Amino acid sequence: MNLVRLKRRADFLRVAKSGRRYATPGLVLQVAHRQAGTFGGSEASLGIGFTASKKVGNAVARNRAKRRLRAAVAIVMPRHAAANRDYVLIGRQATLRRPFTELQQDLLKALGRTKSLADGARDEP
RNA sequence: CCAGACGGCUGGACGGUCGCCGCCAUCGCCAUUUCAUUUGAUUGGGGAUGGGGGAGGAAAGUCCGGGCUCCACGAAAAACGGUGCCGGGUAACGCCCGGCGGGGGCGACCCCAGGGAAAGUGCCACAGAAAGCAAACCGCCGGCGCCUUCGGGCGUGGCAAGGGUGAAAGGGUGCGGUAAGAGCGCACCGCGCGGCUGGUAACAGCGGCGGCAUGGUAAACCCCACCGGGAGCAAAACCGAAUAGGGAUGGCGCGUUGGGCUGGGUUUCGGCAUUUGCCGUGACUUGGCCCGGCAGGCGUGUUCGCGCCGCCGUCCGGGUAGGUUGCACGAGGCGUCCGGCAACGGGCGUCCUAGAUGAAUGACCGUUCAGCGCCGCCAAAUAUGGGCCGUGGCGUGGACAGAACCCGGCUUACAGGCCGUCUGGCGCC
RNA sequence: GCGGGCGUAGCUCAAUGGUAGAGCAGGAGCUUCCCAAGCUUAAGACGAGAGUUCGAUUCUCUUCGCCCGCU
Repeated sequence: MNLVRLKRRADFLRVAKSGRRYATPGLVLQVAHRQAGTFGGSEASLGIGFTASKKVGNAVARNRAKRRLRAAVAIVMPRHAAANRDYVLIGRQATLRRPFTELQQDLLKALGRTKSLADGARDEP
């Protein structure tokens, strides 16, 4: 399984419009099934995008929120996230101060509530 | 030592672990274009290892000024916007430097949109008699007239000192003068006019004349002088998928009927010609295009109805998504010498120093360095408490904030630290 | 990147450079057996800092916050 970064505004809009959504104290997760052949590859893949609005804070705070989300994704997603989906993680103000282990728990919980856990990988990290 | 003014620098250090974004080298993997065809070179994607690089003084706000790119354009004026003491610096500026004038501070020093109010218009609330044109509310006053309770009152006149209102009342202070007063006279100050001297100038100084005429407001309209074409790297250039539409071209297909235009074939008659034939004319037949009717097909809709009318392939151009360039050598940094009070300019030497694009520099740990808090020790002191300096232990502990085409300024945010110059005060020698 | 607008009482909005006003809400009182409605009454604000002016919510500059448009 390979991870693909979502980088186009159209991708973010599509996920926000058509996907499931779940909010935790540390982050907001949006998930959408990806259309067949969107990226052409036959093997299993998933797309991940990160975003943080101006409400999180200034540029330093927004970049920091997205960095923490990337770090949590690098630990949790490869084992626990279902493939052939696009994920968008939205940073919140609490993303900056929340302990990192709890941030990982938030991500895992959000995956479960959006029915996006990978098969056979439901044990704790 | 305390309090303060100004200018400049800095924006933690070292090590370890795990990570991020470009670049270079080497080595695998996947796909594939082109060239030669054991296979290699080339192109694209992704990976491993090693090497090297990777945010700021404000990168910020976007308040000004430029470079650069594209568009427009004969010049000027008008309109609109901006700037506004003088001189200099600069690519340019609303910036900077040096002066001048005004204001504040004991002082070092700081602040000022600081042209024009005798070109015109508007406004100046409340109060006040009066707010711009000269007037007189309470008042002051010699003479004359009348009245009188002999204190004075009224009228006629003269005046603006004093009172009062106001932010501001048609120069201010003092002396003289007068019935009382008044630039009425004089001195000083202010103002205006013209002169001399110094200064590039703003302006300053000196002496003369006038005798007050000219209230304030231009960050009210306005006048004068100067400056300004517009848009912005999401500019702009190049490459360019799929779909739809446009053009060219090949193949196949192209109902029926009426009319019009036009082309081909067969042929009648006439004319010309030596023959093939040419011209005109009529008949039959066969295509193309246009208009109309009927029929048909496709799409949509419950129906009425509405819309469209060839299909397939190849090529061409415009152009969207996307990509590449623009894009990191520049009004560049550092050092030094020269000119200049300075801003800055010039010469020489030397260095290359971020290029991301949902956007890279971070996280954790240890040691350390300032700082801060608490507790002690030494010293000082008549004593107690507190503070300063030195020193020990423990704890705490690093701000504001992230390049987005580039540069010069301004403004704003910021834990703190360091250096230099200067001012005022206290103490000691 | 470019441009526009708005900050006034707890809320929604007014106001030529001259004492900031209205409606609703909240407080007190009157009225009623009680409540509502009604009547009376007092309190309450110019986002912040400078400047111009005799005087600033208004004019100018800086700054903070919010909203909107184009690309």
